[in-house]
Order: sequence, then structure tokens, then C-alpha cells
Amino acid sequence: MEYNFREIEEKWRKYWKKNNIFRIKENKKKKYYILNMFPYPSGSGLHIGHCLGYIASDIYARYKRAKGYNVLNPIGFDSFGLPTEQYAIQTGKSPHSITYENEKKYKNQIEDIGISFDWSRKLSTSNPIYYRWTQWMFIQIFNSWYDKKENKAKDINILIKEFNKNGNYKINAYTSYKRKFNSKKWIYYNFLKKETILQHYRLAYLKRSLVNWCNELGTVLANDEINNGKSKRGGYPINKKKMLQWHIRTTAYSNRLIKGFDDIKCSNSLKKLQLNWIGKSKVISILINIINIGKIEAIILYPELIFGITFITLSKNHSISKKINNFYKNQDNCTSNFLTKYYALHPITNKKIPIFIGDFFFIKNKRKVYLGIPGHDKISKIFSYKFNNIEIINVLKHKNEKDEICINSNFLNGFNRIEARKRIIKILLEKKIGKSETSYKMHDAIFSRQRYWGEPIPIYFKQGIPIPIPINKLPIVLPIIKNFYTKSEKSALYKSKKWAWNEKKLKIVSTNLINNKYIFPIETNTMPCWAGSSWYFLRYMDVKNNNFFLSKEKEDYWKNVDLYIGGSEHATGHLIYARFWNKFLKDRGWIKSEEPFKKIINQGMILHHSAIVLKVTGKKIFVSYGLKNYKKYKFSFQEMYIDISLTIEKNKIDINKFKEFYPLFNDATFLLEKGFFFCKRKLEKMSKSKYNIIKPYDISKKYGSDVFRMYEMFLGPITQSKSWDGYKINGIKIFIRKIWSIFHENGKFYVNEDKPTIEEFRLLNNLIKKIDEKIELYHFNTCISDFMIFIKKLIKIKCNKRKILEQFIKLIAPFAPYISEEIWNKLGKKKSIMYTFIPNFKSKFLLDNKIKYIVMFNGKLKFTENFDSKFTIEKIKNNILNNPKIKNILNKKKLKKLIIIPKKIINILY
RNA sequence: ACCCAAGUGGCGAAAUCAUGGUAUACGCGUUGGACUCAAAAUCCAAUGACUUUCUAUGUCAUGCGGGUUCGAAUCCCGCCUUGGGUACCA
Repeated sequence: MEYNFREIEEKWRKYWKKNNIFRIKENKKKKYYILNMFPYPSGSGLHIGHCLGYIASDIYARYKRAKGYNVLNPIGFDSFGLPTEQYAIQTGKSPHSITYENEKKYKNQIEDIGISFDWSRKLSTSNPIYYRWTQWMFIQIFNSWYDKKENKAKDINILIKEFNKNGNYKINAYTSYKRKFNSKKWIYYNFLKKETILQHYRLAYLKRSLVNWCNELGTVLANDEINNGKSKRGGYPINKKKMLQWHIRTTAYSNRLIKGFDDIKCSNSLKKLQLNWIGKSKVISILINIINIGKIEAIILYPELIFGITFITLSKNHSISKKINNFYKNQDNCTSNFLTKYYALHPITNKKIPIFIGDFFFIKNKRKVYLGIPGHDKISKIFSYKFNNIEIINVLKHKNEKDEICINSNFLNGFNRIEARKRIIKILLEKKIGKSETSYKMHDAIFSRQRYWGEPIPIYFKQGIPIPIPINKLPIVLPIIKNFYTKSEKSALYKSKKWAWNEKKLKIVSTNLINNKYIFPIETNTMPCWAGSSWYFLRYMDVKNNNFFLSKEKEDYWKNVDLYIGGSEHATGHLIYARFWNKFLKDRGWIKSEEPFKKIINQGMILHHSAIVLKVTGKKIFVSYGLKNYKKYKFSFQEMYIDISLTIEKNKIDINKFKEFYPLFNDATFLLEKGFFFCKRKLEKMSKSKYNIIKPYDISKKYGSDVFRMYEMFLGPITQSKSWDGYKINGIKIFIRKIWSIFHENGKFYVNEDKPTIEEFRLLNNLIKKIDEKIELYHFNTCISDFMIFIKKLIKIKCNKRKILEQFIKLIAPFAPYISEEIWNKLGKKKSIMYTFIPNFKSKFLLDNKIKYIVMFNGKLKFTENFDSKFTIEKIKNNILNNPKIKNILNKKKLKKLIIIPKKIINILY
């Protein structure tokens, strides 16, 4: 009997939906919270790369459920964002309707592959019901300061009270405010002055910072939209421009973000990535005198190399560069790297050091100074070759392979690096040439966006002073603006005619009414995407709550995320922000967990071939790729991505299909190569822009969702990127059919009711043990191998006994839920297989009384030998020495040593 | 430029961490066979490379070059290539 996946899968899809099988309620069972990283609902819909994480987490969720946990496995949409905004500008559609359509598309596609998401908990960041709380949280961040003494964020009113009492003398706050004031002064200050000071303490504050401004496009651009200093769209120049923007004092949490790793289970590489992003380090800054100019401060990363400094480069933005530049005003070479006529004095030797100005170095540090140590720094060395009068001093010498000692370094000579560093630091500090500081690479996160499609920031401005909208008036809803493309440096919301706050009536009114007495302008910037995505995992626990973002009861039950699965591209930004946000909410007492995620795994990407054809620039002529360098043609070519479905046999193109697909090129000319038209193929990330997307529906339509699910898992380890090959899916198709056929005899469903043999039980328990272990390690690909081996053996020994097969189908159900549900039903079970338990393995069936030893000669395998598991090493030794095979190989050579590693190997050295 | 990861047959990969111990499990593909008038489907067998007439307890293979070890795909050092991130793509 043929397995009719279309009918069967459709049947169970409906059953699950109708009976709300995936709906989760809090109960007395132990909880397990699985989370997929927030998807962005793009217009092109889901592709098989997205599915990878969903399938993996679904297998894990179904498995945990079958192990007795109450599993929360929710989904929602990070639906604010740039692509929707741009698509809306292009097409004239409203971003609201685009988002609605895209979310619907995603839901259908995800349901199709049988993911057990609880859709009743769906949320969407662009929904006012959700962003009401994002806005609320922003106001709370605004109304908080960081107490360094207790290491937590607190209400700003506590700080104000303290200022009233003691000024800022006694408080130990995380602040950018450097001056001191007492309570008298504070009380005397006016409203404006007080708020200006408070801005240095608030966790959300306004500050001018740089943006990428593109004048021609009339907008701020993301780095992603820029290529080589020009806009990707149109290729227009970009200028850095300072704008007043909201910042979040994330740096206050640097130490806790580092410390928190103790409680997160994730790969070391993920930890390293985040640690490097935070970039905490102890550094020494030194003061250097520039003759006739003044002092500069510079960071010296390796103070033990101080005697190797032979030049200094200043960034063009350095205040001293600007002074120096005045002298060079009339010279042409001020723009790139050039040598000035100024000299610095070496802080210890007082030797003259030449000063350069330029951008050769990636000067990212605040000091904007680069200390050139060409003897031991690669880039400095390259730079010194450019200006060949730079002196190169080697200050290190290899003592042996590991240790380096200082040379040409005055009093440091002869010390190894570590010792030399200690000594020089001590001297620098004593002589007050240097200061020890803790430095962080991370800076406070910029929170303002000049876009339309984001959460409005709930702030209005009274004489330029930011005041939060009263929280009982939240949310302030994003106004509908038909044409929000500003083409000016004003933010999109500036175009809204109704975007002013009436303090008397407590509502949003027309901007015409602004009188700056009781009607004030509202902030026109919107929030960044990371706002909504920094706390969504909390909302899933209590998505329908209208009174608060999360109730105590629900939080007590679900606590935090047990397993977080998502792409490694979010390893830094999103994870840092979400962890910060969570810690903030905890500090203020609204939640209890210090860390939001207990365990994080990163899935790899799926790569696929893309097809690129050669087109003659500006003409409807296509040239087969192999003719690219053919001298007869004097065309200039442009490369064009075409849909991968137009290829037949690797890089051959079906021209008729091509013309059909692109009606624009119906009358185009094709220059062939040996009668065929070839393209270039490239293996790269699956993406809409590269037209190499494979949609899950195309696969599940042809093979069924079970086959699709299992094949995606079978491609390779979840954490690695892997390429898609549509041919190999056949192996899984055959395997699913084998499962089906083992439950059938002569075309009818049949299982044998006899008691299994010990050998059969042993096979089953071995499988249970392996699957148990491998699922916990997320090795889903090798689980499938084990299922295959198991089924192959059952077929070989002709076992179709109920007691074995029933357990097997439970084990495979998380991987292939549809066929399992059908077989479970045919086995006579009334309830869904989702409600069954996967048994634990019984170790009594696993015992083996023989142990296989590998016998090696000088580390090379010769043969294997079985020994009784009870044998002592001594007994094995005697046995081996008298083994004729060994005597034969040893022949007349003398045995030097015998190494026996219990339960593993025997190595004979001769 | 910096940070993080990956590199194993014709191909996807296993063994890689906790714990160094039979390299290529499982699958695809290919080849041969069975069934069939034939094809598809299915089933069975072989399949890293090399060498020799046969045999084998033979030789060589885990991106490249070294090292540690009785023993390295696995650990250490130095490279090469590819992918991801670098703060307004998500």
C-alpha cells in the first residue's frame, strides 16, 4: 500500500488545528520554554533557510513534551523595520497592510510544515497592544539612573531626593556628569538646569551624535545601505552629520553583561564574540608632549614596547590636527597622510618623534592617536615603508620558542614581556606619565531613528526639555501618514499634522495648535528595531494581559527562556540589547531573572546556487558566460542574477523558459556557445536578491512535510552552514516509505503481537539511548542515521512486533509528526501521539559481556580482539603476549612496551 | 583592518567539546545483478586513492607547514581559503 502523504498530512494538519493540540496553558507540570529568534516578516515569505531553526526547535519541543514537560514554543513577528518601509515607498502601499499580508503568508507556510507553535500567543511589534509596553518601558528607562553602589538601576525620584538632600556629593551613580554640586545649589537651579543635569544620569538621554546623511536621497542611511562611502541606491555621496539623538546608557551594564555569562550555556565562540563586542580591557594612557603645541593623551596597548615608538599619527579629527592643519592650509597634501614639521617628545627618552596626520590607520579609539611601533606592529611597519625615513627599533628578541625578552629598551632590557610590562606600568604611574583606565569598546546605544515604520517615542518637548507622555495615556499610536518619505533631515513623523501634546486635555492634537504653553511638539524620531525585539520573550508568557506587560503569576511559572535558537548573525547586537533590557526590568522589580536566556544555540545558514548571466550593457543581448573573454566581442558586459529555476543541468539555461519568465526580454538576442546558453553558478546565502530561494512549500508539495523536515535535519549539523541539494532528498523519501511498509503486510496494516526477543529489546533500547543523548546535544542529523540503521536491522531480522514498533514510532514522532500520527492512530490509539511519553532506556538490555579491543603495532591498527568484560588488565596482558597472531607479527623483533587502555586499545611498541 | 567560525571520498556528511584511541557511519550518486517484454519503482551487492598477475597484517590520504604524543581529523603554533559580525538590514 502506497503512502499517500498528501491526504494523510492534510488530515492531521486539520486535526491539530481543530483540537488546538499546540495550545499551551500553565499547569502543574515542569515547564520548558523554547524560543526561536524573532522572524522579520519579509515580502518574499519563508525560505528553507528560515525553516532550519523552526524544525530543529520543533523536534526539541515535541521531544521535551513527550518527556513530560509543559513546553512553551511561541512565535511572533518583529514587524517594524526598514524593508517594509522601503517597499511601501516603492509601491505606495501602506506598511500596515504589507505587514498584515506578510504575517499571514508566514503563518500559512509555517503551519504547512507542522511546526507546533502555539499561535494563540502570537505577537507583533508593530501592534499598538504590544508597543504600548515598549513605550512604557522606554519611559521607565528614561526615569531611571544607575546606582553603582548597589549595582542596579533605580527610580530617578530617589536620585532627585538625594540631590535635594546632599547634592551629588554622596551618591555613586553611573554618570557622564563631572562637576559637583551641593543641595543648596541644586535647589537653586531652575527647571532647565536641573533637567540638563539629570540628562547625565538618566538611562535614556539626549546627545548629539553622528549619522550617515545622504543629501541627494534626503535621508539618513544605515551602514548596510552604504558601499565605499556612497549610497548603494544611486551611488550618492554620504556625509557624517551630528544630530540630537536618544541614547540608552547600556554601558552602565557592561560588567553585568560580562558576568552574566556564568549563567548562560552557549558555545565559547558566542561568548567570545559578545565579550569582544563589550571589549573590556585595562589600558594605560600616557601623556605626550608635542613641542610648541601642547600635550596629547594616547592609549598604549603594550607598554613594554614603549621604547619602540618612533612615530605618531593623529586622526584628522584630533583637536591638535586642526591646530596643525592651519599651518598647512595652502598645501594640497593635507587630505591624506602626511608628515608634519612637528615633533613629540618620547615620554621616557625625550627623543624627538615625528608626527603625521592622516587616516592610514583605523583610528577608532576616543583619543584619535596612533602610536607607531614599526618594529613589532604590522600596520606600523607597512606605514614606515611608505615614509622611508621612519626609524624602526626592534625592542623584542626571542629567547627561546615561547619567551620574548626586551632589547634596546633601557632599563627593561633582559626582562620577558610580562615582567617588563609590570615594571614599565609601575614607572609610568609613579612618574605620572601614565594613567591606568578601564576601557570598553561598547558605547551607549543610539535609540533614535529618522524613519516612519517604528514605535513612536512617547516624549514631548517643553522648551526643549523632554517630558514623558503620562503612562496611562499610552500607547501613542503611530499616525497614519500617506506619504512619509521626507526628503529632508526631519524625521518622518514631522509630516504628521496631528503630532502635538495637549497637557491640559491629555491628548494628541494638531501641530497647528502648538503654543509652547500647554501644547507642545511630540518627538518625531521613532524607536530602533532593537527596542521591540529586546523584550518579546517576556510577553509570550502572558501575551493577552491588558493590565501589565507580564503578570507575577505567569512569570513565576515560565521564568525565562530555557533554549534560544537563532542565527549567529544576531550574536552581538540583539543578544546584548535583550540581555541589557532584561536586567533593567529586573532591577526595577518587574521581573526576577537576571538573564533572559539559559541556553543559546546558533543555527547555520543554508546556501544555494545562484545563476548569473552576462548581459550587454544597455542592450537586450545576452551572451553565454563562456564567451566572456572572447575577443571577437567588444561589448561591455553587466552581470545579472536570474532565477535559479531557469537552469537545466547545472549551468545550462532554458532560453524559452527565460523569455517566459522575463517578458521584458522576449525579443532579446542570445549568443550561444556550442548551441547552448550558459550562466555562471555561485554557491551563496539564500536570499531574495540573488533569486536562489527555495520555498518550503515547493518541497512539501512534492515530497510531503515529513520528508522535508527530516531532509533539512539530515543535511548536516544544525550549527553549521550547508548547501541545499534537491536531489538527495530521495533518500529520505525512500526511508519514510520503508517505515510505512514495515507496518504493512500484503497491503494491509499489520503488526505482530508476539513478545520480542532479547536481541530485539537490545536493539530498541540502544536506539532509545542514542536518540536521548543526541537530541540533548542537538545532533538531529545523526539521529536520523540511527533511525535508518535501526529500520534496516528490523527488516533484516524480519521484526514487525508491536512492542518494538510502538516505541519506535514514539521516538520518531518529533521528526516526522504526520506519518507518526497516522500510524499511531492505526495502532488503535485514540489520543494524539503528542500526548504520549517516550520511555527511558533500560540498561539491563544494553549489557554486553564482550569488549572489543583494537590491537595496534607502533600506533597502527592490525586487528581487533574481543575480551570478556570482567578480565583484569593483567589477564588481558597475559592473553595478548601469548597470542599467536602477535608473535607472528613481532617475529624476531623485540617487544619494547605494551600499552593497554582499558576498554579501548592495546598498543604494542617494538 | 579587527573579532568569531568552517575546511574530511564524486557529493551532503560521521568520528571533532566534556573524553586524543578502528578515519569515511548514514545517505546521495555511480557501477553490477535480481524482478520485468521493456521502463519506472523496489530489492541485493560493490564503491577513498594507489600498487602488484594474484594475495595483503601493503602504501598514501582529514586545506597547507610545523610541534606535542605510544597514538592527532581531534590538542598547540604559524599560514591559506570560504562564510558570519563590526553598532540604522533583520
